[in-house]
Amino acid sequence: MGTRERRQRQVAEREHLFLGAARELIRQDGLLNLQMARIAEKCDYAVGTLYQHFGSKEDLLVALATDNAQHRVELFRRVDEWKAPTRDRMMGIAVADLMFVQLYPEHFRLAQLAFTEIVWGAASPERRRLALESGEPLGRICDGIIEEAVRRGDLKLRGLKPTELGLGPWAMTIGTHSIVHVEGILEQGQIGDPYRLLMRHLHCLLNGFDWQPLFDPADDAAVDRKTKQICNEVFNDIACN
Amino acid sequence: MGTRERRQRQVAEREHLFLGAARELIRQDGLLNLQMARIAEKCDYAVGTLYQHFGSKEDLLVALATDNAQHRVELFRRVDEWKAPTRDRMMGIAVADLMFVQLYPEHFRLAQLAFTEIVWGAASPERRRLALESGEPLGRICDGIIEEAVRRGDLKLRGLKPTELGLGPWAMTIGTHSIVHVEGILEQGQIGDPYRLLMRHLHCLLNGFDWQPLFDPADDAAVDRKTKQICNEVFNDIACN
DNA sequence: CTCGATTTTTGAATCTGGTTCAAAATTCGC
DNA sequence: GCGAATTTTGAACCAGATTCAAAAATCGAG
Repeated sequence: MGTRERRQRQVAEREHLFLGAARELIRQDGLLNLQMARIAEKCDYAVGTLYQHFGSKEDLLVALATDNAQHRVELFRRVDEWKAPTRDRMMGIAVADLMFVQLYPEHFRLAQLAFTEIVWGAASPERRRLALESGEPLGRICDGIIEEAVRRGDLKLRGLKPTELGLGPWAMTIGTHSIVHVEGILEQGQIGDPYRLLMRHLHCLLNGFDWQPLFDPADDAAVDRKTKQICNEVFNDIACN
Repeated sequence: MGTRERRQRQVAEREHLFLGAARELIRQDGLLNLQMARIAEKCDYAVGTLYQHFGSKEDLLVALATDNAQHRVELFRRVDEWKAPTRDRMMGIAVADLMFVQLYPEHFRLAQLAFTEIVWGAASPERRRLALESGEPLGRICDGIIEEAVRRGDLKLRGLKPTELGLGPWAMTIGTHSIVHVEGILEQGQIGDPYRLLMRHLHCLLNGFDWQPLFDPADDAAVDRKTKQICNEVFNDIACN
């Protein structure tokens, strides 16, 4: 029975339509002014139909964050396919993340909200499951790089699981995003480009892991060169920073 | 004219009362169910009076987060006064942070929400200024430790400002909190105690900074011993983890 | 101490925007 | 082509934040 399938596809399409409209409205009027009625209106559907797809506004927000995150997975995959020394590939993951933030400037703010107790807790369990699931490939890719590094003798786990080691760079990256995105925090200390700084700190951390080949993080030019190189070799079709 | 001053004090007292009630209600019913009317009721004041103090619910949330943060400053100060090698003192900052999370488990969730575009943006500029200001002493303390480390020859800045170097550990700590506090994320990867892991990664990072004396992060027992030691010497009156 | 002016408090009324659900429209199988 | 089942609709509902005119308290001069 093809009817069922067509229906399925229609529903998926409409969900996409709604999410797109929501994204647009956020870009236009800010997260603050996002209204369910507006989303429905923009798509020429009744609010009731919108609620057929998303159990609540919170549900929609989590769905939107999840949808955005798909694009990040794509970027990570590119790094995964990149033939390069394992340490470069790990830095590549960080560059991919930066790329993503640049490409989707609204994402982090949205994600920050979506993972808030209030929103996360009010979304449907199914939606939460999907959101968590959408992040899984990222973890797998990172683990893969770490495992390869161990295999090649570039890195020693020294009692950690790959995921546990990966938590370090991951936390540092997320933390930097958090700091950057709180309006006004960076203005007070006179800090240069925070993401350039992140790259340097990541190099320090990887050195601390004794991830070969070691790299001089104080050589700003070299750090920049490495970042550029990754941009060129992995993301040459996308505007590079 | 003492009248003005008394009034001033009364207002401050009442503000404290309101914040206390809010905190209590959050503990009781969760952030999700916090209602302005309930806060006022609990204090035997009219809602209008509550709005005399806080321009909006968002304003109150930021105020509450700011108020909580005061306690963190206290913990950091203790570390600042602790006579110990600079590297130990830097780790002490991280331990203080952990202590704080343990002491005020609700704080991070609240702060996460408060720094969200929606809440942060809707709070009054004055309130935001106060919030930012309340974090300043933390930065100063960290900078101080880093500067002392440089003076003593334990650490080389290599072109960074103290604040910039401090951003690394800071980001890693915040990032770890973020990851820990998203319900369900840690369950999927089988990760051990994430905060123990944080300590280890911080040791790695400080090693990467070449902060003397270097420390073997793979020696779990030594890491734990160091953490315990800090707890004992700095926070011996508070329950230690 | 008294009285009018000023400030503060009050809480019912208002307003906003998310959510529901009975009726209308559409689709489906026969 | 027809009645049953499904989907869509949007006006009504509702929760809860916010307002503001009236009431109460405080103040300060005479």
